[in-house]
Amino acid sequence: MTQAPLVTILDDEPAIRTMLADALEEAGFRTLGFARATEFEAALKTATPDVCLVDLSLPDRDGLTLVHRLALEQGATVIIISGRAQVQDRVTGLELGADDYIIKPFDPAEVVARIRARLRREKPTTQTGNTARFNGWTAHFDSYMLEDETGTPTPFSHAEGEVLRLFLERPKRLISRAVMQETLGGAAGDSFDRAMDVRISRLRTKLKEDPKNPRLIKTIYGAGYIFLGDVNWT
Amino acid sequence: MTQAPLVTILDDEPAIRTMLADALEEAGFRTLGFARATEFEAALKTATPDVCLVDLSLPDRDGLTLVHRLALEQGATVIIISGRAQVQDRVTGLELGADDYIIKPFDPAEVVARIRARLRREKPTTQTGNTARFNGWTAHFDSYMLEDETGTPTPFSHAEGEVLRLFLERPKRLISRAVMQETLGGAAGDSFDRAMDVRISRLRTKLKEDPKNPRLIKTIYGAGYIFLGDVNWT
DNA sequence: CCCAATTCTAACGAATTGTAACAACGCACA
DNA sequence: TGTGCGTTGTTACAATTCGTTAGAATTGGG
Repeated sequence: MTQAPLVTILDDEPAIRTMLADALEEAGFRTLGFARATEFEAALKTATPDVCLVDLSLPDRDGLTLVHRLALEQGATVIIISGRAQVQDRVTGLELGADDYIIKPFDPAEVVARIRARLRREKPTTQTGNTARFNGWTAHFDSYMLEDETGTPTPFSHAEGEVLRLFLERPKRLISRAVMQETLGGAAGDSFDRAMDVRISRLRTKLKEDPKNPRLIKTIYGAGYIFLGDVNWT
Repeated sequence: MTQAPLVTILDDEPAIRTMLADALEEAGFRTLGFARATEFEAALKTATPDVCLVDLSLPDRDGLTLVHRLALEQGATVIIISGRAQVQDRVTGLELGADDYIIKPFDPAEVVARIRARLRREKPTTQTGNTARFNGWTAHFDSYMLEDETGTPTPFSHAEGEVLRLFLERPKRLISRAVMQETLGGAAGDSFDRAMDVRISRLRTKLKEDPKNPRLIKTIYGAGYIFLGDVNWT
C-alpha cells in the first residue's frame, strides 16, 4: 500500500494554509505548510511532494520564478493559487510551467478536485478505480474479469462491462432506462430497448442471479433498474 | 517528427467553435469542431484527439456522461467548457474524469495555455528514446528486440514494431481501427483489415498473451484496441 | 381475476475478430 | 542461379460478440 499523496502549501496567510490543510487532510492527503519560499525550499531537500500549491505573492521571493524552477527542474506538479485574476497572469503562470491556476477566493472542495484530477494522470500505477468489490464478487475492468467468492474467474465482454460499470458507479440508486440507453451509447431506437434487456440478462447469468429472486440487479417495473450491493472501488 | 496535436471542439454555438478554432490554430494546433455529440462520436472512430474540449450543455446528450465515457474508455484528455459556474458543477465535472474545467465566458488565450499545460505532461513519452519498458517487458526499437522479465530476447519484425510502437505511444487509450490503418500505412482496403488482425495476433503471441484473456492488448469489439500497461520510454 | 404493458431470455444470425495455413516476396549466401 | 530463411499480406475458417426476434413470464391497473 502506497502512502497518501503529499501536498505542500506555500502561502503567507496562515488562515489560508489551515483552510487548505484541513480540506486536504479531510480528503486523505498528507500536507505540509510553509509561509516563505526559503522554508519551503529547505523542506524540498528531505521530502518530495506530489503536488505543490503555491501562492504567487510571497514575502521573500517572486512566486513565478519559484514555480518555473519547481516545474522545470523538479518536474513537480505545481498549482498556482493567486489573487491576481487577470487572464494575462493566468496565461503566464501556466506557460511558466504551472499545471493549474486557481484564483482567490477559492472553494477548498474545488482545490481538492483539481488536485485529484492531476494525480489521476500522474500515477499510472494507481489505476483509477478499475477494480470493484461487491458482495463477494470482484470485477476487474482492466482485464474484463469477474471473480466469485471462490476466486473462480469469468470473463465479461465490453458491452457487459458497460452495464456493470454503470451499476457499480451508482449503487443503490434507481437507474432509469433512459439514462442507461444514453450511457450505453445507443440512440434510443425503439428496438434498442430489447438489447438493453438482453445485456442485463446476460450480466445476470454471469452474476449467477436467481431469476426469481435477483439479489443484485433489481428491476423496477416501468422505471428502470437498481443495483443493490455494497460496492468498494479500488 | 510527430504531427501537431489535434484538439476537438464540441459546442453547439458556432461562434464559440470558430473563436476557439481560430485561437487554437493560431497556436499551432489542428482542430475539429462538432455541434452535436453524435457527430463527435462518429468522428472518434477515425481520429484520436489529444485534447477534447466539451461544452456540457449539448442538444442531444448529457455532457457529463459523455465526459465520463471519454475519459474512461478513450483515456482522452478532456477539458470541460461550461456556463455552469457553481463550485459543485466544477467538482463533479472534475471527478467524473475531466482534466480541467473552464467557465464561460472565457478568454481563448487561457484555453490555449491550459491545453499546453496538459500536453506538456502528456508528451514526454514520445519525446525521447527508442526503448520502452512496460510490465516486465523491454522493447528496443533500434535493435528490434523484445526482452521478457528474465531478459530473454526475442526479435520482432518491422511490421510488428509499427503496431507495438503505436500502442506504446498511446497506452491506455482506445485506438480505433481506422487510426491504426492510417498509421500503419494501409489504405482501408477491405482486405487490409485482416492484415491488421494478423499483425496484432502475431504481436500477441510474442508478448505471450493468453488468447482467452489478453492482459496487455485488449480488443474493444466494434471499436478498436487498447493497450494497458505502464509504459516508460527511455 | 383479467388484460395490456412491460420485462425476461432462448435462439438466431449478422457482423466482427482470431489465427492457422499458404503464398509471394525480398534478401543473404554459397 | 539456386537454396533457404524470414517477413508479411491473403485466404479461409473458427470463435466471439451482440443486436434482433419471438414467445413466455411478470407486473400492476381496473
